[in-house]
Formats: sequence, structure tokens, C-alpha cells
Amino acid sequence: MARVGLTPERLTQAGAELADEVGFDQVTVSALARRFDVKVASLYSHVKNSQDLRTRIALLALTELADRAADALAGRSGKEALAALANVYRDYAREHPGRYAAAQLRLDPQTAAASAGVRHAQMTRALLRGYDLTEPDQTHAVRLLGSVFHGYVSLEMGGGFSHSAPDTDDTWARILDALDTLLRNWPEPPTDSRG
Amino acid sequence: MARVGLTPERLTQAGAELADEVGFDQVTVSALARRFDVKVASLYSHVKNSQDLRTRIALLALTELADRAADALAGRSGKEALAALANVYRDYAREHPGRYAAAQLRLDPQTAAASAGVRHAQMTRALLRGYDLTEPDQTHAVRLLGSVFHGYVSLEMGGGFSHSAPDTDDTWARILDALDTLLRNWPEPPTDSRG
DNA sequence: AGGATTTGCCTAATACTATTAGGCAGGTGC
DNA sequence: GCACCTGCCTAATAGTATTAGGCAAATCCT
Repeated sequence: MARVGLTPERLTQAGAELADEVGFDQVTVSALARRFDVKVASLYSHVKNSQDLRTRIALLALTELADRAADALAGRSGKEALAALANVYRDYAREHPGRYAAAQLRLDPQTAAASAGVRHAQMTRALLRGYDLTEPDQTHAVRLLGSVFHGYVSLEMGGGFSHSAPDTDDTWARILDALDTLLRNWPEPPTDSRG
Repeated sequence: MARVGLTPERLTQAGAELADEVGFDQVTVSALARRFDVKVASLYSHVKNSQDLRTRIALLALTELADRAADALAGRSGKEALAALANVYRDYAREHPGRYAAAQLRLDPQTAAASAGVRHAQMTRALLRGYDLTEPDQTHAVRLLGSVFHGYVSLEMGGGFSHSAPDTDDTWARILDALDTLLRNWPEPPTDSRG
């Protein structure tokens, strides 16, 4: 019987491609075995189970995304860096919808801590050094940016903005403008005027 | 054989409860049948299939969410309305994580158009009337708010903010402040200074 | 009330996915 | 050239999804 040369890495890679083609939630051990023209049970020597496979794909996606982000941020600052980072997420999600979905997989704390997820937070913090924020406002801003990037990408890909003008590219550009303005003029907490 | 009195509505309701308990992606026809102490096949007289069941749960969630939002917005405007609407999403997601996940289910265009999803957009627009935005900026702002609300809630629930101080309630409050400021001073598109 | 009809849940059958246990052959090391 | 180990296989079990057809309970009609 021909040995195909399965490895965890090849399975993860192929699983990521499969995810992009049919959706992350359709990534199944069976489908992956079919893709290698191999019996399903054969995969279990290389990945622990279905959950393990999905986790590996998620970690791959997080790493790819972090690599792209690092690349995009190199040599940029301020609004340029903001837009570059934002576009990394948006473009990656468009090119690799299944991987992007995988990156959203909830990881257990230890796996998450060892993942490229931490690089994402670090890079967002690095980007914010171009603005004048100190703790805890910097953390608030990290969370805001994460929310906007993820929320926008996820709604846009889910078709949430589809039916209406104006173009989503316009909106995206204006949102980046708005975020830049906001970060340059980060508001103090208002005193409650109702006193 | 005792007739349990299955209806699409009861199945949908029970499916929503099940989703909140075990997660929307664990909502299965079999689990639902177990919950009614009924054979799996019996459900197929009431819902077309698994996808249909999930869609019904999604529509229920969208409706509940829209009802809460309408209630929260009544009699409020400006920042108070903004915070009220935002908190509806966040609180609903916390109380009903499975339903909230269901509300994110991608619906086909016709179903989406007939769903309570449109009310959400309308209410966000209504809220924005308290700020001074005209088209197309209003649409941009609708999309921004949707992105922030969904993104924040989704990251917070996914544990994305878990490990670190400051408290996520603080961040949430500051983000609402920031959005209010931003909407009251919505920036023009900057002219490209690179000429 | 009692028969006819509809309706609701059931049994049975098929198919796909996930997972484990154990077998055999092909490549590797001496 | 032999032994071993590794990699993919067969076989078996279990859970989920879905369809077809049956029987009894509820409903309707007189």
C-alpha cells in the first residue's frame, strides 16, 4: 500500500485549505482523509482527534496572521500602521475565510497563552505607541481596535452589510479615519452631568 | 403512546434553551429529541431538518434581541440611547450565549430580509438621529456601531480579554464614551497629505 | 356515541462522521 | 538479508441526520 507521507503538519495545512474551501465547521476528519485518498482511521496516528486537528488549524491561522501583521507594521507608524494592521485582518479573512474562522476558535488558556494570539495583542500595543495613550487607556484602546477589526470583518463576511450602499470599502476607509481621529483625541471619562 | 405536543415553536424554544446550556453548535436534533423524551425521527414532522431548526433558533434570537433593543431605546436619546442599545447586546449575549451565537448564523438573503435583523439596522439608525450625521456617514456609523458591539461582545465572551486588567466593564464604559465623542465629532475624510 | 379521518409519534433502514483496537506490509537499521 | 518499527489498513462500535411507512390517539362529522 502506497505510503502517502502523512504528518501532523501536512494534515494541518490541508485542513486549512479545506477550511477555506468549504468552511471551517465543515472540516472533518473524513473529508481530510478523502483529500489524501486515505482511510479515516489513518489520520489518528497523526492527530489526536477532530478537536486536535481543528486546534492545529487555528494555531496555524493565528501564526500566519501574526506574521502578516508583523510584516505590515514594519517601518510604519501612526495612521499608516493602523490601516496596515487593519487591512491585514480584513484581507486575510477574505483570502482565507476558513482559516480566519479557525483563528476565532476558543482555545483553552494554556494553548492560547502559547499561541501567536499574544503577538497580536503585542502588535496592537506597538501600534498604539504612535498615539499618546498610557495605561489603562492603552488597554482600552487595544480592546477597541480588536473589537472593531474583528467585528467589521466578521459582519462584512457574514453578509451583514451586503444589501446596502455605500460600498463597504468606503465605510472601511472612513472607520479607519474615525479610529485614527479617536486615538489622537482619546476622551477622558466624562463626569456624570446628572450630578 | 403519550403525545408530547411537539410544535415548531416549542422545539425552537427548547432548542434556544439547549443552545444556551451547551452552545449553539452542540444543538442537535438528537439532543433536542432526548430533551422531549421522544424519538429523533418525531421531530422531522415539525422542523424540516437540522438546518431549519437552527435557522428558527436564530430568528427567535434576532427577534428577542430586537424587542429588547426597542424597549431599551424607548424614551432615550444621545449617549443614553447609545449605551442602552449597546448594553442590550452585551447583556443578551451574557444571559443567552447560545442564542447570541445563533443570531450570528448566516441566513440566506430572503430569510434575512424577512427577519428581525432589519429592525436592528433601523434602530441603530434611529439612535443616530440624536447625532448630526447625514448619508452616507450615517451608514458608515451604523456599520461602525454594529462592528464594535458585535466585536466586543464576541471577543469578551470568547475569553479574548480575560487574562488582563483592567476590568472589561471599565473598558466597555470607556469605549461607549469614545463612540459618543466620535459620533458627536464625526471626522471628514482627510485629504491625503502626501499630495 | 361511533365511525372516518387526520395527525403525531414510532419502528426500521440508510448513510455519514468519530474513534479505538489490532493487523500487515514497506521502509529502516544493523 | 534479517528484524524491527512505523504507517496505513480492516474491523467494530457509537452518535447524528434523514427518509419511509405504520399504528394509535385525537378530532371531526353525523
